[in-house]
Amino acid sequence: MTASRTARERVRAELTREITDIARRQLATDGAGGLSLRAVAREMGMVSSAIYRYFPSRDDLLTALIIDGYNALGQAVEQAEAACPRTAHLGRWLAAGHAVRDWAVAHPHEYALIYGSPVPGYQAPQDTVAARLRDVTVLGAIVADAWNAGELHPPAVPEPPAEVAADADNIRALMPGVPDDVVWRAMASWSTLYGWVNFEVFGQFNNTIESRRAAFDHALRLAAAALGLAT
Amino acid sequence: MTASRTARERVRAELTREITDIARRQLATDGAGGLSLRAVAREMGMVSSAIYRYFPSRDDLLTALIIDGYNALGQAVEQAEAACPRTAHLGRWLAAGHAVRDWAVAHPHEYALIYGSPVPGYQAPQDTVAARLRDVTVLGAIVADAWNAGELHPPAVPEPPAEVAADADNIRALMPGVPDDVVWRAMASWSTLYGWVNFEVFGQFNNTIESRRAAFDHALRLAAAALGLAT
DNA sequence: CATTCGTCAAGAGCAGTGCTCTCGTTTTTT
DNA sequence: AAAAAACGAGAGCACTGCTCTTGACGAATG
Repeated sequence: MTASRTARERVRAELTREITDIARRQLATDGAGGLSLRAVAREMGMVSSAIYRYFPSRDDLLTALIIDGYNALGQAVEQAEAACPRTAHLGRWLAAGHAVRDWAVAHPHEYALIYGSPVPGYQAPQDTVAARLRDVTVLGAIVADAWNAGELHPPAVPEPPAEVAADADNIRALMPGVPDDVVWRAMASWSTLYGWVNFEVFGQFNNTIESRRAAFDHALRLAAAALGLAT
Repeated sequence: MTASRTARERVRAELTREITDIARRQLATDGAGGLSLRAVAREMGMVSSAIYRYFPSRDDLLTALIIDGYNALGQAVEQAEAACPRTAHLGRWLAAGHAVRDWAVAHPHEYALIYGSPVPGYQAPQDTVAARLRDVTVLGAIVADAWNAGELHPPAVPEPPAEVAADADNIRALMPGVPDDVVWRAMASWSTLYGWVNFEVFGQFNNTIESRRAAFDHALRLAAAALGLAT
């Protein structure tokens, strides 16, 4: 009912934002495990207990950061993909893939929060489902557009087994009109994409792959080819 | 020089083993963040400071667990693959892949330690390099054997760019005699494999994919096909 | 055999953490 | 103006990793 923002509400929003900003900085330097409410409070010149007026627990603060991360990654992917001509399906795939990697490399700890090992004792509340699928929604649209344009020509084999048909229906919500085989090929391609980014961000390529952007680009093209997405 | 084990050495080895066992149990239930030296000591009926006689710091205990994890995963993959006929390259690939997934699903927190987000503030010492590549060495041998047997027929495009040639040499150590294109296809296939396992173990498939083993099996076959590994 | 020396468990203690509760104060609502 | 809600500060609890000192035990050496 109250569309007018009282002074208290305004300063509360301000402080909430300041808390998440400082927390995000801490996250960027020390990782999720190093996020300390007391340190945030100290940096704000507050007493630690005052933070609990804004976030009832450390996990709630973490949840806010996770949702922000989902949205930041999703927005980065959306923007990169939106800059491509609609019919350049391979170009859109490459742009979206590089956007994922670029964001992950720039924000490794935030990326770890969303695609890495779950934080112990913490489980994502339902609030995150809305933001969680932004990146993958973009990828699904690319696959669906390519399929509906008749530009997807995957090989005939191997075919998915019958028992995964029900699961395919769940995933198809992201790429309407696409047959089961393509659904699973899309999943495999995403797996290649995010698996590669995980390898790189989590340090598995150290002392092994140096030309990381070029190597990733090639992996992206291999994944597109496996999908049946031609040049 | 001393090949004889004194009583003291024996009890020390015994206690060290007991510590890692209890720590592994804690890891399995509470994850890496929940690993507490004091809790381990409590469970052993010791005082917390006594643990430091055996592991100078929490990170050292964690390192021991990580090395154990590498070896456990590596051994599981080696055994599963060794049970296959040498010439059944696709069968070996499927067996090794399922071994990775089965072990990861059975030991999610240990898997997270190995292939998940790195523990904050912790970086793996050089001791781990020996054990770290056991699983991927098996996978490399399969690719090399299939190639040398002339059973690998990857499509001609896309070709890897020139700038990643030096990196391919590093990776080729795991699969001698294999050309650059196949090296990168192998990397992409591993990416699919571990990316999929990450998705599943880290909870991204919750409420989406239920027939997990079958779905993974199909993903493995898609990855094999992308590699050029026929039936 | 006796003594020295290294190893060990125990305990106290430090600095840090998440979180709870209470106590005045201030701001909003009634 | 009075009641209610929100707020910051502070003390405190239980927990953590880690350090230092103390005293006891066992093993190799004289």
